[in-house]
Amino acid sequence: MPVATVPVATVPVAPAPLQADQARQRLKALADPLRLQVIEALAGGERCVCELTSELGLAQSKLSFHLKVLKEAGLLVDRQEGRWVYYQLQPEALEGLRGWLADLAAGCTAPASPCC
Amino acid sequence: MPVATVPVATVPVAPAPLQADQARQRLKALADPLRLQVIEALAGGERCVCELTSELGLAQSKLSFHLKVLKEAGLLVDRQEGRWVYYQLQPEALEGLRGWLADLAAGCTAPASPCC
DNA sequence: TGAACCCATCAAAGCTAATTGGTGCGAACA
DNA sequence: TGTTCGCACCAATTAGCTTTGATGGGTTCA
Repeated sequence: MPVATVPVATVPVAPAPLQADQARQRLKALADPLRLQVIEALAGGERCVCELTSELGLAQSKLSFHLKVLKEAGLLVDRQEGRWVYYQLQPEALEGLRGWLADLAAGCTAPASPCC
Repeated sequence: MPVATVPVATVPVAPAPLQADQARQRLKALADPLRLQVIEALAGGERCVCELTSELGLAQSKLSFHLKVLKEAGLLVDRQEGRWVYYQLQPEALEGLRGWLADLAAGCTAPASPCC
């Protein structure tokens, strides 16, 4: 009998206002060259782990580690099908980050206060 | 005689298409808790270093280190005035990141290919 | 000038994150 | 039910980043 994906300790995709700390976790997850490759591969659509492994030429355990980091940051969701596991980018997570960045940029051109 | 800011090895704010590697550098720069505090302080407008030092309660050398990281990522610009140095957020850099994130999210819901 | 001040830089120490090789669990197939 | 396969997880090593304390350059003010 095929089995559904077991929900693990994944941060649910944040509602509208993204916490600074969640934003930071996502930024950190994205800020690794290898993970960025994974993200870019998944930007083209869902992929299974074995596919990613060969596409990126990675050790299985290494890929698994980085997928976990991305998943815990809420950037990815996974889905088990038979003995394969498929990962997919979570567009809402990226959208959350975009909103957070927009807020930062809003008032940053204000002139400096008098200073010391 | 007042002196103008000396241009250092700062990545010029990227034009429209942000390179993956530049994006990564910016993400990494943002992904540190202390640097995020700095960014959030600067989101309110330009500040001088001494102000940031006392506002955030940081050792001067520590702050200086992190400001450099942010500056090299193109997220900040600085400006010298007398013996003070003012830092400011570069909204274009954040905007560049937002665009880069939007591109990622674009086609990520495509179904998985057949797999192994 | 000389003294005081702001800030950048540097080397050493401390800490966190990534890589590697090995192990184990659950699912399918014979 | 035994075997194979895909994947997650773990501990130890390795690599990379941050902190700290000290030093020096450049700028104002007396």
